[in-house]
Amino acid sequence: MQDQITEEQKRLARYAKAMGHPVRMYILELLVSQSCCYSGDLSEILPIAKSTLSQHLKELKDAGLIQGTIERPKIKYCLNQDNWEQARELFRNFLRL
Amino acid sequence: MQDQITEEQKRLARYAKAMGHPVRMYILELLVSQSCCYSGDLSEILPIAKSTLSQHLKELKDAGLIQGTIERPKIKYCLNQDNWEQARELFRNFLRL
DNA sequence: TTATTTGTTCGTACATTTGCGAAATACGAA
DNA sequence: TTCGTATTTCGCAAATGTACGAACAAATAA
Repeated sequence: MQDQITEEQKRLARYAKAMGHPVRMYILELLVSQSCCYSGDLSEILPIAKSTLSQHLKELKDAGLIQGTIERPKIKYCLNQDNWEQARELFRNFLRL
Repeated sequence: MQDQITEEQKRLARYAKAMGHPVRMYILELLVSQSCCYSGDLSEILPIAKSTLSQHLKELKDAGLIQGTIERPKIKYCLNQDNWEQARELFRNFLRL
């Protein structure tokens, strides 16, 4: 009995998992609506410790959904456009949208 | 500093979390494509123990994405249409589809 | 040099998730 | 009643996730 689960399904699950926390959902929606943000701004808005925020950002980075670029002294976060497009496409298919 | 995270974002995160595992993604895609299935069929296809499968089905049920109806001696699983539509709508908005 | 700003990493604690096999449940059939 | 089928629940172990504050790192400002 070999693996019936496709690579696409695994990829979709990976993206979904990264979206599966309210804080990360908030960050993603912000980035969809305004294309970029700074970690510092987020930590002022969100009721969590900086270290926790940092972990959530790392989770989104590891899933490939966002990327950070250094803009001393801050770090600017944006969607990873390529992967974001892939995620949209995968969800669009899955959800029949 | 109060909660900036909306109920919609929490709901979306909840759905995403339920989708965040390859086995559950597989089950959902199956239900999207064929509307219903039996737990027994799944356990023949998927390389996991029945008890594990049962847990994944419970997770999807708790998230509201699927529902099971008894058809002795089996249980038939289908998408929960209302919530599925809501999830589609939330994702459609989020992903700008 | 020392202080400040911005963000990550470390250590810790606790909760949740994932997985299994064994036992339990529910019910129709023999 | 006893047996067989279909599925869930239990008990357990291991891995992951969430969260915090303290310590650290890197670069600029004073």
